[in-house]
Amino acid sequence: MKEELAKRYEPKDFEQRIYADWERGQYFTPVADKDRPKFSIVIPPPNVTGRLHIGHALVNTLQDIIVRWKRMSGFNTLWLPGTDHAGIATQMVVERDLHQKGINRHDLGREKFVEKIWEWKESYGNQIIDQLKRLGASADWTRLRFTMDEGLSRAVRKVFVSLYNDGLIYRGVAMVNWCPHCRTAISDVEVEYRERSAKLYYIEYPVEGTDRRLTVATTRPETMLGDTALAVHPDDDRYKDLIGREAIVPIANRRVPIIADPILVDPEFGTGVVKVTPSHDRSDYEAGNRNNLPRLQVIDETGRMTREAGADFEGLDRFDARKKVVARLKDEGFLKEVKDYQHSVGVHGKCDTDIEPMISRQWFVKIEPLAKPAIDAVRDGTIQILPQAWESTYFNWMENIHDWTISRQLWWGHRIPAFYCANEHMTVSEEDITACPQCGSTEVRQETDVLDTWFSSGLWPFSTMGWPENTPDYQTFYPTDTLITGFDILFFWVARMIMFGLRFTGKAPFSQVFLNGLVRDEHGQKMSKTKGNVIDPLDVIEKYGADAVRFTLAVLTSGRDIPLAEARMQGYSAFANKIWNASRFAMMHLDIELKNAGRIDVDDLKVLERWILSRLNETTREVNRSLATYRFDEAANLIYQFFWHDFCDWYIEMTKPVLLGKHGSDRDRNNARRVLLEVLDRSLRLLHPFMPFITEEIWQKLGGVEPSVMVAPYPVFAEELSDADAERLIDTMKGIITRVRNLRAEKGFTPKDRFRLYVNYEVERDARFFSEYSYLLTELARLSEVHVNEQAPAGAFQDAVNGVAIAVELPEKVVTAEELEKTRRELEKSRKELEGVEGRLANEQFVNNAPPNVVAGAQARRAELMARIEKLEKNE
RNA sequence: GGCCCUGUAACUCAGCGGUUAGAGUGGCUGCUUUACACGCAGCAAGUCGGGGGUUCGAAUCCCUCCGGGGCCACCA
Repeated sequence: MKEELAKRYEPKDFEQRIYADWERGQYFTPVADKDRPKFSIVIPPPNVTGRLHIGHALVNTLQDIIVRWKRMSGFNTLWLPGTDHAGIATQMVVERDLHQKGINRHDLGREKFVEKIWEWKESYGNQIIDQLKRLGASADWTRLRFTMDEGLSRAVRKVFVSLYNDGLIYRGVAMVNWCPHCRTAISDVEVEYRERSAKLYYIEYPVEGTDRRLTVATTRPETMLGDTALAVHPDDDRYKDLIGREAIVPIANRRVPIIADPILVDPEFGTGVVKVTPSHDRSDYEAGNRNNLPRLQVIDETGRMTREAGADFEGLDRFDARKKVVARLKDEGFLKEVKDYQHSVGVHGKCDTDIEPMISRQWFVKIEPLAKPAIDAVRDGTIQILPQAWESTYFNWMENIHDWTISRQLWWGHRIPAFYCANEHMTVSEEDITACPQCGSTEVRQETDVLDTWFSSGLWPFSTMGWPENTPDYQTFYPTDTLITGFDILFFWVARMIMFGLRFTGKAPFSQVFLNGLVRDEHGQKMSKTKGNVIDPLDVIEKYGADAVRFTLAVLTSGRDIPLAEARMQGYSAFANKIWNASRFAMMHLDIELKNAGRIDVDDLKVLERWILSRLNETTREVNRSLATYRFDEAANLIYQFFWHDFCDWYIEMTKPVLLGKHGSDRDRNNARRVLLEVLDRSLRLLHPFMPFITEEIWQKLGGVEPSVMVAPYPVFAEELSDADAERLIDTMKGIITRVRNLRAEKGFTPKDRFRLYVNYEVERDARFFSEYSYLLTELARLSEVHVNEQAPAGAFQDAVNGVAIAVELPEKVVTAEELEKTRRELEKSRKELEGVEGRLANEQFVNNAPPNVVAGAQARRAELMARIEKLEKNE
């Protein structure tokens, strides 16, 4: 051995050092090699303003597991990292920063402000990258991208201009979701709906020329100042006669028509009369268009009342205006009733401000022509979404998709490449222009709006590879293979990448999408600062090590939400500790290095060695299978189970006598050492994608050929290592040992009491096995003697394990009623089961219809049960 | 209103048509066993939400009821 492992497992002592080694070794950077198949994946770019939270930790752990697995499996692997400029979020952060220095972004002006953001990005923007490194992410940092890099910005312009020229981007006036706090339009998906308790106000509108009053219910009384009609259903007998008359808007004292609109009004709902405010409500806007109603804007882009709202309200915040309107209505006798009301309110997901529907001039993507091919790609299997249940969500959304509002009234982002001249001619161009191509005017100004952040992230899989240039990276690594991301950005990001990828590269940007769940607390609650149940990945990495954190996240990922508890990480750091100590033990007894260990000759090995290799081989096969289907939980559990229980609890204990020279020949001892090394080596490689640090720290000391375990080959199933016979024999031996152990506890004996064991096996070969390994039975079951195929003395306790008859000669002892009861129940259980199995076998339908292996299984089980019952009965 | 997920041991979850329903954590009883007390050995614990159906066979498929959760949708 090169060197010994430290006595204690202290992840802090080596994790960062090892990461630095990997970076120095440039193992994350794929080398151009046309002969090897490639595997590529792009990171869901975190916001530059981001600080690693548990969701990042999850999605990047999962990616890293797949990436390390593929890399070790021989693929030319690229994991391309980067960050997103995150328009609003970043602008807000820097604005807040400036605010503390008493500066307003308007004081600086656009250019200076954007400069400030770039400065901010240079100093703080890589924070999250460093944090991803702590987690062990093996992304190729030499290819780090940013959505506002020059190349990516060129891609944005190219796409914009192309869509514009194809008529798929247009500019127009429409009602959009407006955030009065951020003072920008946002798209439909950025609006989140929150259930809220509110009031429903019943307002009376006098009808001109009559003494009738129409009652209208609304949650937003302040908008009544902008009413330009009342509407009823044309077939509603209650109001039929009023259609065509005029009503008076209280407070404003304005006359508005009473119109009939069958689309807007549901006569069954509320009073059957609706106030129409075309400027401040989506459906009213449409009703206004249908009925040629005038628009009256009473709320401005900052959420304050306009002059149109009247002198009493002008300048008031919309919520203050609401109170004042209600008070006035009450005073003037127009407020009939106020009821508690539960409804959902649209808010801006980024800042939680109530959305104000607002008519404005914006840029839109005509989405249907893009959505169609994107639907087909998933439908025909070109792209597979996993877990599959998400496909219907995807279809549902894509089939009902609305045009995408892409312009934002922000300063930070990709400025829309449209130019206006003094004569208001508009030119959309990839290159900046200095003169108007239509009139030659040199007074040219660029559109002030920027693009939705998701517009540029929608190009991520190919813009990061150099598109629109046909770069070597683009040729080699595009399209990517898989995408791993949270389901929460299925619409924001995944759908748009599919649409853009198909349109601009002619290829699906990835063939598989794995959507991971949300990390929640141990009781399934969302993590939030107010609930105080947030787990900070950096904290827990500090406490338990990155390996334990990663393993925990992997083991909890079964495709659904992830209920995370710190206790779990504690548990898996215990696993890391176990690995550490088992390795330490192994290394104390190893005298060879991997690189000159030579091949193992399985035929030269005894059953015990063949058994552990067979178990490991089986585990290897299953781990590879599970990873191929993104079953991180299965894969992680398989390795855990094998390493801890098969390898540590059984194999190491069983090999100790030989290893310590207490049993067997030198040759046996050398074989044991060789196998110990082999199992450790393969286990570490198998485990590496999950726990990269500890596996590296240990594996390096095994003296392998490769400089790092991360570039060593990933274990694959090898036919010659499988040995069903060895598995059966050792299983039986384990069963016998366990039976003796629980007999000891069951009958109230102490570990010091030693028994004589009689094992009767009918097959000669198996009898030889038990004779050969009787020393192990003795050792692990704490026996005094083992007799194989000898008559057990009368009075010995009899049982059968896997069909092998055993008898244990227990020392004289008073047997309690409780102990007898236990034995009786054991027998009863077997009898009952036998009854079931026999019933099944007696059923012709079962024998005829069930697959042969199931029937054979039942028969074998019957034999086993019968043997067991026969023996157990003798104890009565 | 539409769509989707979900109810399995005290807790959190696997298992999703085939024998005896598993894991981690927790609980209980022993153990300083020469790598590890972040350990070892053993034990207890489940009418697989209720009901009905399909099947030789159902935790697993279908129906229904009850209970959780999510997404989408302009109900004033």
